[in-house]
Amino acid sequence: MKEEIQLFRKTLNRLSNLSNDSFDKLYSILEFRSLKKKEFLIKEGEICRNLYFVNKGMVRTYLIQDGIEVTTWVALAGNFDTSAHSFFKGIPSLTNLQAITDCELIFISKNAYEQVLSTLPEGKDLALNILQEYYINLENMFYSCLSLPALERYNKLGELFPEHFKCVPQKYLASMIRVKEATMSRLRKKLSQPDTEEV
Amino acid sequence: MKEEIQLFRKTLNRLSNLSNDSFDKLYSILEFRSLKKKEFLIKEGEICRNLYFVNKGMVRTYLIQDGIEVTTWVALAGNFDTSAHSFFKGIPSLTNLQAITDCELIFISKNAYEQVLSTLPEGKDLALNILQEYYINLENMFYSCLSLPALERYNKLGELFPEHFKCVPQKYLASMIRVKEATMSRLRKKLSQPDTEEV
DNA sequence: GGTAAAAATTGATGTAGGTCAACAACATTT
DNA sequence: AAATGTTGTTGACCTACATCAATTTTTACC
Repeated sequence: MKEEIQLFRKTLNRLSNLSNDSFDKLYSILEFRSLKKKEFLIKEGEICRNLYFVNKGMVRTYLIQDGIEVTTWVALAGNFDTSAHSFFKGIPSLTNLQAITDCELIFISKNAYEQVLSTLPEGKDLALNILQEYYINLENMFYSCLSLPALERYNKLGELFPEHFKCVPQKYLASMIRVKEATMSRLRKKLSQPDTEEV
Repeated sequence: MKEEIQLFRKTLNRLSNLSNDSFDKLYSILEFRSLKKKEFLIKEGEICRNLYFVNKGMVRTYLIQDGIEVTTWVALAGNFDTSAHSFFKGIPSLTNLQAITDCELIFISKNAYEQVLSTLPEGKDLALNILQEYYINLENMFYSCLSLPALERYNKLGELFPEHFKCVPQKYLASMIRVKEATMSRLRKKLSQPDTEEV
């Protein structure tokens, strides 16, 4: 198998049992794209017409509220990514998707996606499994940013998304748990210091 | 058609084109349950084995963080409801689902759900559409509670979920936008007063 | 390898919304 | 219709985190 497609195939295997035949069909409609760091996949207001798979690099989702960028997610290599509301409903995206490293993406258009659903026997199961997984991810992000104090949100993020914790730059992690970079830095300092005193 | 099933049928029609034949098959496996106000559908730690439809009343989802109840959603009549992570993955629920009025529920078990997916021709499309809609709802809840100040979160909730705004008690709305009841009351007061002065 | 840009740290100060507590307005039960 | 519980309002005070700004550290680029 072509080398650049192995991660993709592996991910699909995790999500569903795709026959070789089906995979070959799917493969024939895949498209490819590279992004330089800081380039945009989608900007707010545009309609997101593709479902992406991050083959290399990281893509962050953020929106702007009261003039401030709020990062809501970072898609790591080996995961699907899109602006869901925009892709599924064909409405303008509320969010921006931006490469935070150089990236290699695999993607299919909405049309191709619908073709996959209607022609591949495993297509709908695959889509259901992807959606389920992403729904649960979103729940986790949501639940971990509710009413906990900043330090606990920080720890929770580490628990739930250890991979992100390792590779995503601090400033984006900070934004994901809704604290400012300065506060984030203080949290880290507090955690690294061998418990001075707490009165 | 039986009266008690009309809202359910109407909702399914909105989400997918279910043939009469398929609907009859589906109907034959539906189960029914009533809940008194304050009764629980699911408690944290239990495994949620059913997919519910709220036929009458309201069910709220909440979790407890640092000893405080945080309401994350209220399912109004005419909508599906479950503890998604628990139902789909068969793991203990992080959330509690509690009736906030007397309720009438229609539900199917996980087994029945899988039967629907594999036997009804429209089953998977239906499931996909439900999941899509709920994913987008969750995104909306998530995005509207990010970094906006309390007053803007309040307004946003009103925009995005006008039905909820009308029928859900203040204390739950407050919790949904992550403010305390006291603060919520002050927000409402501020909005109702004909702009005294803002310096 | 030197310079510029980006990311992270630290200090001083400010404030939105939390906390606590008392009370008022409704609802529900008997 | 009295009693009890639930929900919403208001006041006085407090604190976790934001803000602003200066500096250091790290990374990226001719």
